[in-house]
Amino acid sequence: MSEQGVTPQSVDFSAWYNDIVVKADLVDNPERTPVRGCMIIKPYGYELWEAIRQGLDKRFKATGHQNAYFPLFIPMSFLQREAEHVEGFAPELAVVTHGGGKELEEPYVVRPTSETIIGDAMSRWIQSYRDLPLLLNQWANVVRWEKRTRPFLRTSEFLWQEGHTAHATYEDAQAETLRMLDIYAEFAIHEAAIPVIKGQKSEQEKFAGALASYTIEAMMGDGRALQAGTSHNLGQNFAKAFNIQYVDESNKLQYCWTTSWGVSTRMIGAIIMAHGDDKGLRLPPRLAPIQVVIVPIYRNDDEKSRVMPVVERLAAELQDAGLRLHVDRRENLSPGFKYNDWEMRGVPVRLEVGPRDVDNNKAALARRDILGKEGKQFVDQAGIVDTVRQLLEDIQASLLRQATEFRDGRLHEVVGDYDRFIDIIRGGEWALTWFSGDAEGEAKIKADAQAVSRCFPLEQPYAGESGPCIVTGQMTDRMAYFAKAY
RNA sequence: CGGGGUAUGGCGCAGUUGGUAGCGCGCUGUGUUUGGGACGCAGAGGUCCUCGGUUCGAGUCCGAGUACCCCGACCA
Repeated sequence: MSEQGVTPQSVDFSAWYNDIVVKADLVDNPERTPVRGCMIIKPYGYELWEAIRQGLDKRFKATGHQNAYFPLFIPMSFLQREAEHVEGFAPELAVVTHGGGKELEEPYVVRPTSETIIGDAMSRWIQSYRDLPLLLNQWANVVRWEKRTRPFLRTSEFLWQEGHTAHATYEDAQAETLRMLDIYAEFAIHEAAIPVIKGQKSEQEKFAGALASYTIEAMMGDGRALQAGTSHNLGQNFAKAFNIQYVDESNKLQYCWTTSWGVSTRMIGAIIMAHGDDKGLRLPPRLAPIQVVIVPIYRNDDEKSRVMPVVERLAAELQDAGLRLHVDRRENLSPGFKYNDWEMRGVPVRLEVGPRDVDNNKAALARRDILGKEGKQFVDQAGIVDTVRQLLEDIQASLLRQATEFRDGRLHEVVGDYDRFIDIIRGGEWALTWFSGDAEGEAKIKADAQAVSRCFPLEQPYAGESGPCIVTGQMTDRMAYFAKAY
């Protein structure tokens, strides 16, 4: 039993996570992957990424963005043009010094992100205000040399999308930054069933080279925070570094205002840790590669010949209805083994069809979010599509509700009481408090609680009011969340 | 980059005093099984991380190297 399961969350959440990514067949065992810090994403894990990708891509297109592709290699000098940017990324760059057997005149950096090379292209593509806004997105891999890696959460190479846009005014760029943050939040909540908090990063935590960075912060099953997506208003920093200019209506030359925003394979880690339990993954139906698995049950050829036609008929109905379905036809594995196997993989709904069901025109329907007998019901074969559809919607809502209740029970508002504030964070929960946002205050909290600010939430509970900064005691006008983070 | 550890079949491990390399799982074949993690029988599978040394003889002892893992400082 324990050999086939995962380490319980309560015993060691980190070991639970490491077990689950392998046993749910999302990635190859990281210890066997030949390239340090990089992932082999297996088909089941990649299908999950594809679902995320489709959900986001659809939303980007609907808001006027177009996909393009830029080189993997970026001239080193490009990075150096934006001082803060190169400083931020220098420690984690992979650099190509040789090509075709010869040393390169100028080393190439393997892109850690593409602001620079896209900025360079934008400078050539944009001339007039009529060219604006320019709304681009790229689906790509990027490389950031990491010392300590974990599948999906932090790897040296990861997959993501990076949106890059150019606008005529600060206001337009700011609106775009927040619009994409909204899209990320809407996607996280409605597709991934993860309640997220939208907020602004502190000066210390913002993207290297940005004017302002925004984030969606999610709470994982151990209470820690995970940044699940970011959106940056880059101001004119990159426009000035790369000469992204346009002539306005009155024929005056102006610098553009640019943005960038990204969601990565880390979102998979968020889904695992927001919903998973000791039986394995629990995937939100809207993103699950397999929404329904059918397990046929029979003891001999006679029963098999009675059961399989019903299985095939139900499978065809569900598939024709557009549901993502799999029939587990493996021989020599007991039904019990298969139940556990699909539970490990997080399939939301399991349909069992055995001889008794065939006789009664029924099928057993089990839901992943409620284990055991309570989650199992015998339903009519007639109308199976509607029944399953309804159940999938229930599960989607149930996962979001569970994650929201879990999170809300661990959010605490603290005013003035620094010791309590530190205790909450150290206890693995989130503290919302007045914070002036300065570097020294953040460093003190980091030293005391091993945590930094997650964000200043956009929805401030006391908007327009002020309170005493948790560190300095001086009045300030915004509250911030603090929590241990991934 | 500092501290600790590991390296033996696909995976997890054992291997005594230096003397023919083993167990569990998995895998292949076969028969019985199958409504919550089935079992019997028969098989396949090894450069014991690498290089060097000691020895009649090294998985085991010595030296060097390499790789990986875990814990701390930086990060979508």
